[in-house]
Amino acid sequence: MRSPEALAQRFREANLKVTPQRMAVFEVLGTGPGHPAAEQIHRSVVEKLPNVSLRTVYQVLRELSELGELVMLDLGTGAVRYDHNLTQHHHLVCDECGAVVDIPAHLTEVQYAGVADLGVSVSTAELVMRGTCSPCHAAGSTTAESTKPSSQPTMQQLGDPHA
Amino acid sequence: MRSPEALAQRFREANLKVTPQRMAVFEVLGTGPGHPAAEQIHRSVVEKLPNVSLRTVYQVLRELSELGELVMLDLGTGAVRYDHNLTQHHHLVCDECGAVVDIPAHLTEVQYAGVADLGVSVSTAELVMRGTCSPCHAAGSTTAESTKPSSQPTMQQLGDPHA
DNA sequence: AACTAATCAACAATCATTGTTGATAACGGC
DNA sequence: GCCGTTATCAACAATGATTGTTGATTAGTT
Repeated sequence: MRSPEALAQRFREANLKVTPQRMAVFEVLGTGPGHPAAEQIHRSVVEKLPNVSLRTVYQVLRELSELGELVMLDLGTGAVRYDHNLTQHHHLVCDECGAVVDIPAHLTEVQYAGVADLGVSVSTAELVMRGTCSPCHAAGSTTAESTKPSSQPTMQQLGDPHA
Repeated sequence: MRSPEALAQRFREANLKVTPQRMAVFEVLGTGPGHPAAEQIHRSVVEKLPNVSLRTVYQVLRELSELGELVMLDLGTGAVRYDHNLTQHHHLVCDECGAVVDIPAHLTEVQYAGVADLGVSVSTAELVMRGTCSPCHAAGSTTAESTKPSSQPTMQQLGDPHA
């Protein structure tokens, strides 16, 4: 993630104006947790700058992704997650709380050279793991409850489960 | 994918009745392409058994997935894809036509033992590749057009692009 | 044959996301 | 500091996939 100032610069270069709303989004992205959905970002933005519409947040996020400063992740969690980690990494989706955890690429080994034989060409490859995140895993191992209660956490209640 | 008869048997064992509608879905799944969305399955089902509602197809697919005979795949293509390939494999999503291609696991190498250090636990790991499928790749290499026209094919028009 | 489950049609609702519109605000080049 | 061009706003509608509902009808299974 680049600094808000760097992003502002990029926007100016792209002939996009640097408005307070956009700056607010830039700042929120830098501080917040790793993979927020648009709703969450909006909630944070409104805290510092009220009256910013959700509509505008969607807009800014889209612009950021078009500039390559952000990656839109659809991991089947119901809403798109915005990933500002620009380094090589993979993801783990927590089955219990829906959190998305970054998995540094160096902890994994992924090769798919043989795939070319199928006649396809691969531009990106991402490893999507499912399991339990660290906090949920810790909680589960001690309390040993939840056999399978969590179906799919909705975006509403998805405000940082571990806080 | 098990045979329609085998699936019927499983349904009976689960105290689920084997209706013509369900059988029709079973049969369609065996014959059709690899990763249909519910709408596509419905279209095929209606061909052999009219008056089957989309509602019912969703229902049957859900039951199949609850029995573990089917995997619901959300690859960010807009709709859930139903995967009846029960062997170890990964997926490639074609950026151009939206097709989902099976990639046999033996063509790849995926390891993530080091991930345990993060305190998380992994139950499944799937490699999601993006690129171009074989037909699109062949077409693209000769005609060399499409710089980036296809934004996101919608389900409606997504009836087997290569037929 | 009877009990129960499944299906139907027809509709409404959900949820994330994008489009629209007309009015207001404000960035940035001069 | 002015002005033209963009951005943003509120408020609303629409999309598209999916699930819920309801009351009536059909049809497996024992």
